[in-house]
Amino acid sequence: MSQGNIDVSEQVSSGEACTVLEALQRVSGKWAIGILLEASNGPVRFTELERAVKGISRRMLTLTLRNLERDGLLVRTVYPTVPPKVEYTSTEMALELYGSLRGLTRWAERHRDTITAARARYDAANAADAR
Amino acid sequence: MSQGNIDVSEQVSSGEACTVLEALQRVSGKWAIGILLEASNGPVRFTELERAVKGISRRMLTLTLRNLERDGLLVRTVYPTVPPKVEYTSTEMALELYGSLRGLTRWAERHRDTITAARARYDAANAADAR
DNA sequence: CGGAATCCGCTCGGATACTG
DNA sequence: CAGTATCCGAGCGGATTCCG
Repeated sequence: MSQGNIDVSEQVSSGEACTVLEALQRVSGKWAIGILLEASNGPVRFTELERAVKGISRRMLTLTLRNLERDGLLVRTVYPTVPPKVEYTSTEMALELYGSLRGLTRWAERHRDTITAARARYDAANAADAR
Repeated sequence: MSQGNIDVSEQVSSGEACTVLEALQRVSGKWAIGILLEASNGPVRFTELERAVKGISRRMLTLTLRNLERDGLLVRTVYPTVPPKVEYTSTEMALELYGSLRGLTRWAERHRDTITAARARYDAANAADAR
């Protein structure tokens, strides 16, 4: 843990690439987006997420949630009942991010086939001259 | 290599989380975005990228470029001159992505401080009860 | 100039088992 | 229900060296 200290000093790159890098570092990781999307409709519970994101392990769900909470994208609320109940709620900041995420989503939907085809072509060409 | 076969079968999650995951998997990785942003202004050469992205190693530049080329986001053009010259050009598909990327960029710019603060707070609270 | 190849540490991420 | 703990393999990513 505490691996996430990206050195931002001086690094300006293309003028904003550094910031984008930060954004992606925070939001990236196989699962963050899925969780954020799920949480954008209102508070969600741990088990809800576990089923909704589907494919995620208990471990990664916990880790990703902790990181999102750490960065202030989710708020964790514990209800001291029995059985225990924990809700994760998107912050205002996270909801703003949600807009951009949808952009990526629709882009991926539009070009899904194209990308798959491109990969197949590239791999075929590659396998050809590897032989 | 060739690890990128995410199982999309049946997996619909929140209706689009699966697609977003694909999008992010392709575009994620510490460097892809920086490179794409750089390439969006027109063809760029290898060495240009190496300086522009700043912080990237020669190895990761090569690897990321290969993956982007593989997915059809960049086109690699070799000019058989001496010294050799190679240009990377964004495809139409990549340029569409660029729009969404800017969204992320500006979001990150707006909330950079907030996130930093949130982290500090979280870490402080955490160190407190770890002791 | 534009890579490819190698070495090596670190982190990501899955599986499994245990807890309050 | 909502985690934590541990083990372990795979891939990411940096540094360095060599090549056409």
